[in-house]
Amino acid sequence: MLFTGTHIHKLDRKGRVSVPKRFRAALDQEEFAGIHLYQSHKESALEGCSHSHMERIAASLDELDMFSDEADDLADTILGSSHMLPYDGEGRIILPAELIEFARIEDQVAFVGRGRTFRLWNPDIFKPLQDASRTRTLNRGATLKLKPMAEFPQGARPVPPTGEDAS
Amino acid sequence: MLFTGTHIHKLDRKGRVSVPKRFRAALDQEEFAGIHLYQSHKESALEGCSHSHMERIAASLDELDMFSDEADDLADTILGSSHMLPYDGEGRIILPAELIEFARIEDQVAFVGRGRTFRLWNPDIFKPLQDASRTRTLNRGATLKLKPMAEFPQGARPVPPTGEDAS
DNA sequence: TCAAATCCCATTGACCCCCATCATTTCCCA
DNA sequence: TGGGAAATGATGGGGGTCAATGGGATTTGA
Repeated sequence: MLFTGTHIHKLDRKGRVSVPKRFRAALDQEEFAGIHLYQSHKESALEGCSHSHMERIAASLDELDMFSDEADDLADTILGSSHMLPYDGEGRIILPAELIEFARIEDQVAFVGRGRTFRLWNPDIFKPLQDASRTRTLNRGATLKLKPMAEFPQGARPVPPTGEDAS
Repeated sequence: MLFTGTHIHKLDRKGRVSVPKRFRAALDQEEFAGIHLYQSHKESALEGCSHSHMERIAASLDELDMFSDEADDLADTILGSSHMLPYDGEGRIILPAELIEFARIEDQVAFVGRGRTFRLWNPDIFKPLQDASRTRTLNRGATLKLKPMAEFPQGARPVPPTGEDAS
């Protein structure tokens, strides 16, 4: 499962938007046919992820001190405010008004891949921020320490399906 | 998987360009039949890599703190701006207009091998830069410390294919 | 009973598949 | 070693298909 690229789709007058085919393909082994969205706490954007990733977040929160303020806050912000949005027959979701308003989305939605997760933006807001990101990365001389290549054999499936598919 | 050499191909009027046979051969065990391209931070060029290399980048980012600013910038710059481009039946890709414009590509594309990755250039821009690079290397008297030969047995295949092709 | 959500179908345009041609390299044999 | 034939890779272009979109009809739930 890997989300990459920026895909701009139209928000129609019924509040629907198509989830990019590539993103749907990355999720086709999920038990829930749809996505989760919640408000980003850093940006004027929406955080998107799969159902199983949501469970991963919940499990991570479990490990924080049960009564810590931090865990409370994170639980409220992420789990409490997340929306579970199923596809319609054409692979679209309905963007709740609350989220449209929060992200200041108008008639277009940018789906931006971030690897295991993705974000939804008003494209007009995202574009300048992305340019700024690029500039900072360049100035910082940022490099990414890559994990050892041995863990990424060509053609390997990250999560082999249960049992079928004996090719 | 190793990308070497410079291969110049034509960009046709439909925005397609053939990926060099040698590069495709280096990728023939990938689960995704195509390449990823994103804008270089430093040069007027496009960075190219395999799908598994992209997975490797995502996994490496995943390990950085979920909310770190640096990880955010890198995700926007690399994952968010990358294009996943499948081959057509003839081993060509469609170069998105955005990338053609960024790299100032006209009617020709130079594929330049860089080992695990490669770059795409407008040949007219790349040539003088390559000459300058060669000159700097000579003047500097640069040397490269090689890894022990024992790690690279002759004739070994990095990942032996399943079973066919007993030539 | 009304509003909202879901289903269904029509339209359109970009992309992908297919085939035909051309150039180059490789191979074979004189 | 040279020439010609065959194979392979690169290029050009037409048309069918499918993803994205729009809107009506039906169902669901408050």
